Amino acid sequence: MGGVVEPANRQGRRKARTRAALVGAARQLLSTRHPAEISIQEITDLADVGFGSLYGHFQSKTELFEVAVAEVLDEHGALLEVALADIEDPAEVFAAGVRLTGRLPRSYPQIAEITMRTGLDYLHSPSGIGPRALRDLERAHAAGRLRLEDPELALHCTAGSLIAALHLVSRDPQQADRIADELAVTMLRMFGMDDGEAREVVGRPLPTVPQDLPA
Amino acid sequence: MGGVVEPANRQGRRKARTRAALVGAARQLLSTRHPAEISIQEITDLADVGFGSLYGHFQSKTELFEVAVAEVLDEHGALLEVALADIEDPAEVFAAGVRLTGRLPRSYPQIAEITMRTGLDYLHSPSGIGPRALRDLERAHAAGRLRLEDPELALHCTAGSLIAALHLVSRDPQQADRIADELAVTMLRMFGMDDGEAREVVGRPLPTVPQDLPA
DNA sequence: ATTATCTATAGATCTATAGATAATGC
DNA sequence: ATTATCTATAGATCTATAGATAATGC
Repeated sequence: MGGVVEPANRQGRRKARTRAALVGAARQLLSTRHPAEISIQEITDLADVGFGSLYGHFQSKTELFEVAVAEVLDEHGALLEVALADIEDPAEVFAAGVRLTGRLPRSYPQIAEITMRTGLDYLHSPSGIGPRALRDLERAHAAGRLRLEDPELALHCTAGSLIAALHLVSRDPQQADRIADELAVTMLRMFGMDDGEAREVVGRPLPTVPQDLPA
Repeated sequence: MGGVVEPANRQGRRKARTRAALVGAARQLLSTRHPAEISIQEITDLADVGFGSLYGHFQSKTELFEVAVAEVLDEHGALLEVALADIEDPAEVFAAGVRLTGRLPRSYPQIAEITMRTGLDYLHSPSGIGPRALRDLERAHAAGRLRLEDPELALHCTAGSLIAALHLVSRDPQQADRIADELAVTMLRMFGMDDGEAREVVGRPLPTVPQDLPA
């Protein structure tokens, strides 16, 4: 996978540090603004590197932004991957994914903001949350737990509701848990589960997301 | 309401034409790009007016964009207002609103594109679709037709699913009817209606949207 | 005379690159 | 000697405005 190889010599490590600073700055800026509103000068200032350094690592500003977004989406995916690994009921896997993602504005605000801004555009990108959400839905359907007439539409409804709910949680982070759980119930109902059973599934204990990101 | 007064003299009519050309051009450009990616030059070229004319009507590019978006959202609202006026079952009103909005990429592609891009940001603006969607949901709830635990969350789920589904329809306009109707069923289930009844409601005849926009 | 629009431009950006500088590799 | 980074800048934008032009109002 995207195995990050520790560079052998000091030059290589320095280069890696500069690159990481650029990507980090890009992430920070992307969490509050649209790419077109962000100048290279701002990025390199925030990263505390010379203006020209960007071009030693990326062909253009756009390329840097793509790398930054891909990194965020990968992290989001990795978080869920780790947290949901031990859940057996596939409907619960789906619900817990929703519950954890709804809590993202508190646990990882930057990831939440960027997911809110770019999630729909990257729905079908392999690094996005789309493929894994679709997989979870299909498993739950195969197990007879959820209804799934049109997987593509189901994916869009899931992502859309989730992203819109993130906006809500972002404006009122104190309610994150309640909103995220109510969202999960709503989404289980959306896929044919009755309210009582949905509440039972969402009432189950929720694994915590790792404090430090799996590298 | 926003009654457009026909200017009395020729000067006034000319001014109104220029303004309309600017707003029209802004709308056209906003339907494919982010505001920050659009220059004044592009707008005035497309509107076929002199560069400086923009400042005779708006204080800034931003102000023009706000007017353009507000206009689009108003039109979207007016379309639904007219089309849904005669439906009595409040659950059907909600469902028909979803079905018609899902068909927008074919009936009014520009409105659809701009709603997709800005809908979430204007959820609470009085000109947006938010207030009317919320009102429909609350009526359906009051009539005992739909479940509604958290109106704010319900609104976000509705808007999010709808906007995401518009992306899907946009990429495959031929399937507009099918996707829009399946979306409506999905959303009725989301608010507690069982699948059978939801399909009955969505199976009812759908009023058509006006060909020419109500001014 | 007044008003709307147009053309031209000042001044402030912004991107991408060229060449200088500093540090490491071997 | 090689590599990474930095500084400085060319050239292409972009916004907002000032002043000129054209048309209407009265």
